[in-house]
Amino acid sequence: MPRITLPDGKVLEFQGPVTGAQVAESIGPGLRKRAIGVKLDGDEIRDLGRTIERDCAIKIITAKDDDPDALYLLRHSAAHVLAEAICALHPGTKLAYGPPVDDGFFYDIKTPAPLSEADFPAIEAKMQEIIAQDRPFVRCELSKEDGLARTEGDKYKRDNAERAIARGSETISFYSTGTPGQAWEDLCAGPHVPSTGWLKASKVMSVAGAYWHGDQNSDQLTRVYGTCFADEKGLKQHLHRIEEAKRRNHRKIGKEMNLFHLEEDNPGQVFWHPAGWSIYVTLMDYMRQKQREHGYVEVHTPSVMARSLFEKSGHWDNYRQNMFATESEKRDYAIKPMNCPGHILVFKQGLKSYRDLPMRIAEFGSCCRNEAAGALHGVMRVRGFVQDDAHIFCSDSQVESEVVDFCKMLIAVYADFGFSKDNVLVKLATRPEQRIGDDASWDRAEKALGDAVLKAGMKYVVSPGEGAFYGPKLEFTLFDAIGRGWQCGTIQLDPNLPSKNRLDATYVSEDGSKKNCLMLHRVILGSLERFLGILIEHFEGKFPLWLAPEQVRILPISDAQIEAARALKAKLVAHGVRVTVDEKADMLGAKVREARLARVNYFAVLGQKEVEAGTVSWQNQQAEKLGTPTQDEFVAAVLSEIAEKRLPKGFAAS
RNA sequence: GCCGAUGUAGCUCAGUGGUAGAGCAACGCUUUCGUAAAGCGUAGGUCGUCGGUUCAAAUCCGACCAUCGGCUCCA
Repeated sequence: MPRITLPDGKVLEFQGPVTGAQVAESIGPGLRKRAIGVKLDGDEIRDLGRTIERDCAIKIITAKDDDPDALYLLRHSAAHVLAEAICALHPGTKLAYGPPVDDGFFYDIKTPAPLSEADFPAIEAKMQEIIAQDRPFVRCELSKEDGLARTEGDKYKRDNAERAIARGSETISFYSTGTPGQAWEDLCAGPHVPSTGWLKASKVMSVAGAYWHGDQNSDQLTRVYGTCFADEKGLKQHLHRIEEAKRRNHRKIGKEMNLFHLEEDNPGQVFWHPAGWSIYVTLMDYMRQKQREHGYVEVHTPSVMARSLFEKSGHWDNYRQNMFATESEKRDYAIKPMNCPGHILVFKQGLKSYRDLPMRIAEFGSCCRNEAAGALHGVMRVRGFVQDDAHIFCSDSQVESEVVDFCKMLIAVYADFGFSKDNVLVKLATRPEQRIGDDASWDRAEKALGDAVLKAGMKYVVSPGEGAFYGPKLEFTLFDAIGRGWQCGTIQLDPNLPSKNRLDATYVSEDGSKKNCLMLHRVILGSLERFLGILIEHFEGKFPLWLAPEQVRILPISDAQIEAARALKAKLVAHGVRVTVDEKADMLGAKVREARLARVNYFAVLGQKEVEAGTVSWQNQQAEKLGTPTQDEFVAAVLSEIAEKRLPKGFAAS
C-alpha cells in the first residue's frame, strides 16, 4: 500500500500497487493526458505505466522543454525511433548504445554501408511515419538468464546486458515500439515516453565516427546525432542557437575582420595579422599588469631544449608523442610543450631561502604540441600557442593562500571580459587511480584547494579521479554570451616535478635544512590563441573598446576635410588610440556602411560643419547617434572608456 | 590517428565530360558627395596536390594534403 507524496506535500494512499498513470489520473485527468513519466524520490525516472511498489515522493513529468527530465525521456525515446528507422532502411544494422546527451541524443550503430547526411531525409521520413503511428513503448522485463539468451549473437547488446548485470541489475529489460514479439525492440533500461506520438519535434542532426566503448582499438561505429523537444518551438529555438553559434564562428569573423589566417601547408599554427595581433598584444599587456599587481616576476625561457632536460622532467617518457623533436650535431632536442621545466631551471639559479618563497615565475610561454590532425580546430585547438603561464614555488603551508590569491585574480580577470563570477564553474579534480604520493598528502592537498575556492567566495563541484597523477587540480570553466562553457583557467598542485628524483628544486628552510618546494602550475586565460577565439565568439567580433583593433574611424565627407581628419587622428594616436581615416573617394553612406561592417567601435564624421565648429558627428557600431561633441570632449570620452575597460551593453559582469 | 562531408578568383558561391563564370572586394578614371552600397572600366584562377581513364577532365576513378562535424587524445 504505497504512500505517495506529491510535490506540494499532499500524501496519497493507494490500496495496492499503482502505476504512475494512475497516480496522475487521481490528481486529474488533464494531468494524466499530459504526463509522459514520473520521477521517484527526486532521482529515479520511470515509465508512466510501471508499477510503483514503495512509499515515495513523486513528480509527474509532463512534456515541457524547460524540464530536463522531460527532455531526457523524449530524447531517450527518440533515440529508439531513430534506431528503428535506420534498421528498417538499412537491414543488417547493429545497435550499440543510444543515450540522451546535452542538446539531444545519439545512437552508436554499425551499418552495412556508410551512412551520410544524404540519408537523413529518408531516415527522418521513416521516423515521422513511426511517430505518426503513435505506437506504445512497451517494457518487457526478463530474468538475467532469459535476457542474456535474447541478446545471444548480438555482440554489442550482449555486452550491454552483461555490463548491466555486472552493475547489479537483477533483470534485463527490452522495449518494443508496439506489440512485444512483433514490433521492433531494443535492449534498454528505459525509461521511455508512453508512445511515439510524443516525439513531435525531433530531427536528425549529424553523423560522426565513434569507437565502441570509446576505445580507439575497438570497433569503429557510426554515431548518428539527433535531437528532440517537447514541441516545435523548442526545436526551432535550438536550431536558432546553432545558427547563432555559426554566425559567431571565430574562423568566419577572423576572416571578415582580417585578424589571422591559417596556412594549408602549415596546419595548426596561426598567422596573426595586424588587427588580430593588436588584440593579442593588448591581452598580453593586460595580463602582464595583473601579474605584476599579484607579485609575479616575468621571465623568458628557450623554445628548444635538449632531450636530456625533458628526460629529467619526465616529459620525454610521458609526453613524447605530443612533442616536436629535432636533432643537431648528434644531440636530440625538442620544442617545449610546457614551460614548467624552464621555470624550475630559473628558480634553481642561486640558493633560495624560505624568505624567497613563494616565488611566482610567469612567462608568456610559447609552446608547441603535436596535436592529432583531426583535433585541430581554427585558433581554438592548435599546435603552436602561447600561454599566460606561471609557476608558483612555495612551501606546503603557503599552498592555500596562494590558491586563494590566484582565484581572486582569476575572477577579476574574467570579470573584465564580461564573465561574471556566477558564470564560472569551478571543478576540483581529485586523486586518480594511478597516482604517486601517500593518501595523507592527497587529503591535505585536496582540502587546501577546496578551502581556497570557498575562501575566494566561490563554490566548486568535485570531479572524482580527474586529478593529475601527481596532484589535485582546480579547473575553471567560463560561460560565454550564448551559454557555451569553455574550460580556461587551471591551477594544479605538483610535488613531483620539483622533487629530488625529477628537477630537484630546493630552498633553505627556517631551521637551516634544505627542503624541496612544491609547485603550482597555473594559467588564467590558458592558450592566448584559444582565449582570443573564445572572445571573438563571445563578443561576435564587437570587442570592448579597450580590446578592439580599430577603435575609431574618422570619416571625412569630402577631400576638403582630409587634413582636419588627419589632425584629429594624430591627436588620438598621441594618446595611444587605434584610429584610421577613411580617405577613399566614396560617399558618406558607403563609408558608414563599411565602418559598421568592419565592426569599428566608433566612427567620427567630419564635414564642413564639424570642421568649422571643431566638433565631430559621433556614432557607434550599433548605429546609435552620440551627438556632436567637441574634438577634445570626444577624445576624452574615448580615453575614459578605454581606461575603464567598459564592456559593451549586455556584457557587464555583476 | 579514426568515421563522414567538403576543397573553383582575396571573400561568398554557380558551373556533372567539349574554350573557367557571377556578385562583392581590389585597381584605374569620372564624381567631392551628410550617416548601411555613386557611375564606367581594368585586372584577377594549372579548379587543393599527384597519378589514372578519355580524342578531350573542374566534372569520372585512385592516392595524398588540408578544412569542417564528431570520436579519440590533452603525462
